[in-house]
Amino acid sequence: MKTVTSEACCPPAEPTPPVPSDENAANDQLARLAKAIGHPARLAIVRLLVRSNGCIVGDIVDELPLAQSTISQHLKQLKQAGLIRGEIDGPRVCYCVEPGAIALLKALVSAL
Amino acid sequence: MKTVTSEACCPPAEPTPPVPSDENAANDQLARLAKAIGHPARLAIVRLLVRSNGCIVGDIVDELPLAQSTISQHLKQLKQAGLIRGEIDGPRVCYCVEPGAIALLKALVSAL
DNA sequence: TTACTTAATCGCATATCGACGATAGACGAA
DNA sequence: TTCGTCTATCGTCGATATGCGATTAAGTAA
Repeated sequence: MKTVTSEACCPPAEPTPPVPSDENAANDQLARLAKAIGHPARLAIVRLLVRSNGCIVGDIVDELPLAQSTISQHLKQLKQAGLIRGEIDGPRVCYCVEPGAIALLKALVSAL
Repeated sequence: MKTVTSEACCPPAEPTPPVPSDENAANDQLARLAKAIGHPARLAIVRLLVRSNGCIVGDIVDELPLAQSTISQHLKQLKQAGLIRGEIDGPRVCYCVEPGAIALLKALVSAL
């Protein structure tokens, strides 16, 4: 676990979660986020990133029983959903959670 | 909206949510629930059921721009995930949310 | 430049999803 | 019984998801 401390990447985080007022918009938003965490491997990745507060990368490959390419795919999906962010750090890439997105997810689920 | 009041079906709800202690188990649980609500139509159904506190059925078909068979499929998925319950009420079927499952979902997401 | 490392991407195969129309099964009413 | 209503299921289709190995692209180091 070459846990990278938050100095490396993981900027001060985005402003805040813009909770949608329209119900349809909320459904789309929540469905998008829920779908992203709708897989055990992706949840494991999110937890790893949250736990190490900062970023990891090849470490995830060591932690999970999945091929590197498969994990890269899951990271891509999480990134597309806006749940995580990736920054190039030399030869490797540094991922971290998007706190605003997590907060939005929690808010949307709580409002169910 | 032939909103059926809770007398019709929707029993006093299950005991309570058994939050899993094992992280892998929690991931599987949450992934299962998140996947179930990972579609706007299913979220809309859940909201309808929550709002009418009780059950509906053909009403959902009237509310959503989807074919009856498609909605039946979504209901099946929600039921398999344990988020809703369906009881036969004469010629029609009465669906309602499983409060425990919703509570579990909220607890699991909050713990992220 | 030539390696070596790291991560993303490219096929490829299989499985599941999402939607629909059509059909079947169960029930109440006539 | 016969009809109409309501819901589930079937069969089909295209799209997407999931997993893998192999390859590519980018960067570092020798």
